Amino acid sequence: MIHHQLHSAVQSAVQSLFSAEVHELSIQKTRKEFKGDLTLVVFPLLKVSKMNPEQTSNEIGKFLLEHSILVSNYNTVKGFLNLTIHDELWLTEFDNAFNNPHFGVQNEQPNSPIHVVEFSSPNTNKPLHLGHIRNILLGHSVARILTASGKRVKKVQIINDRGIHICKSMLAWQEFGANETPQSTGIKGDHLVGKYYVVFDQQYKKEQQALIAQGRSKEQAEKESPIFKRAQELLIKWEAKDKEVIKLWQMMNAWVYDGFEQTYQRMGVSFDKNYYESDTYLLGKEVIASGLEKGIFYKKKDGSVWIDLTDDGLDEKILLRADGTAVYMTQDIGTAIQRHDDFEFSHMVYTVGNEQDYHFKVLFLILEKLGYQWATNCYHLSYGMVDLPTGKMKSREGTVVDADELMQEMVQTAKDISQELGKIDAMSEEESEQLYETIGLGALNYFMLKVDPKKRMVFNPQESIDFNGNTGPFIQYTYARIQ
RNA sequence: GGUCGAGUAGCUCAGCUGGAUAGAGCAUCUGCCUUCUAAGCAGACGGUCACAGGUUCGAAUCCUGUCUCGAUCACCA
Repeated sequence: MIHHQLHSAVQSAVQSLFSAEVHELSIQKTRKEFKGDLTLVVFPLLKVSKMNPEQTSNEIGKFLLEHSILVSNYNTVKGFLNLTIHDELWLTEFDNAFNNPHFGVQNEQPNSPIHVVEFSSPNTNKPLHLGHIRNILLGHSVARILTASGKRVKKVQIINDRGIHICKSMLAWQEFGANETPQSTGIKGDHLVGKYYVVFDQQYKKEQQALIAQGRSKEQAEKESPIFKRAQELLIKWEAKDKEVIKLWQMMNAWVYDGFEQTYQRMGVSFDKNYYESDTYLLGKEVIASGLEKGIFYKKKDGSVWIDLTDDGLDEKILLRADGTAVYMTQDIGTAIQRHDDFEFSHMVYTVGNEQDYHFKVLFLILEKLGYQWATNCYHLSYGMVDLPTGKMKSREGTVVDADELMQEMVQTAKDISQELGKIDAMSEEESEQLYETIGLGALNYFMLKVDPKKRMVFNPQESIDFNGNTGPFIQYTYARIQ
């Protein structure tokens, strides 16, 4: 507020003194080694003042002191005009802030534009991991920021619930699962399914090695392994909507969703709508057809459909295979359009890792070329991978940091430290458990969010559970002391 | 090779729509617990802002080139 008022005051000062209009002014907090509250950088004004920096600064300072109710004092250091603001004005400012329960935060405004935010978007063959945590926290916080700025926000995820990877888990469960269920084992559903994905991989490797020992090449072995062939057969049956297969698929997916839901709940995250690839993978084909008619796309001799983006500095991109089946891009075009039908959003944010930067560039460009005006308001919230001190996370090497385990570890650490300090002895069991969650997960949230999304970041398990210094718990502690 | 992103203290990172002497935390070192919560506080040490040019009164910030790392350039998603 004061900043704004000063801005206009300086503008009118410049108007009166030099009869010139300026729009852009550089006003910043005065550095602590100088006297004053706010500082005007006068260098950019020299052109209109036609005086040296000191003179310009003094002229404006004098004018403000005489004409503005804001300024109680000023001093000039080189080209910097340091202004002291009347104390009462600061007090009023603080009073207003203090008396406003929603200071800095708006709630959703009834008629504000709708922003769709997509994040998480997991596969259903394994549990969420550290990379998902970064994704979820980024997406969710962007959604909350948009809400706080008065926008209507719809949080969505697209669940990759189909394809060969699901069939692998299904097959391994059929063959080795002995009818295990989350209920019978007490294992969280997503972890149980993930377990069989690993079982599949182990068996697959064993068979490959056996084939290689018989003299096959590595590629041959990959293709000819019996368990892999059976997984492909399962996929074909799924696509043919085989009743038994669909039933198994639905059952195991339900386990996974139940597991995801628990993880989301613990993170404090929810969605307004879930999209499933099993529903959306056929979308987009009609749009391709109409784009083909309009001449935006073209057909190659083999019947595959492409778009030529070389004029935009990109390359050619396939949109439909020769057999007429959809690719990832086709699907995403269709899904985007469906979402616009669902929500009539003005903006859409995709929270997806930076390995897909190119994909989204192309996607938005195609949507634009198809004439969807909202395409220019689509944004790819791209983020860097999370590495471990030992390097990349690799599922094959078992170095993937599991989301549930990590959260539990953070909460446990909060508990250990709290109990060691012995400050919560007076609390009830329930209260203290709640406290550990708040602190442990607060530490995780802050650790992940304090790094620029664009940057790849290193997650050091030891350091991240440090609760001192620039961490979530430190901020919580400070907040608690202020209260 | 083309394209995109990153490179700042020993480590992890801020700062990047150009502004004064580049900031935090961790680590190291020195003090501070019988007194408002020591999960803390005060201080010290620590920099060729990858490199070289350019623009500017002024560059970590903008432009060009070079180097390093990563991603991507699939009829995978």
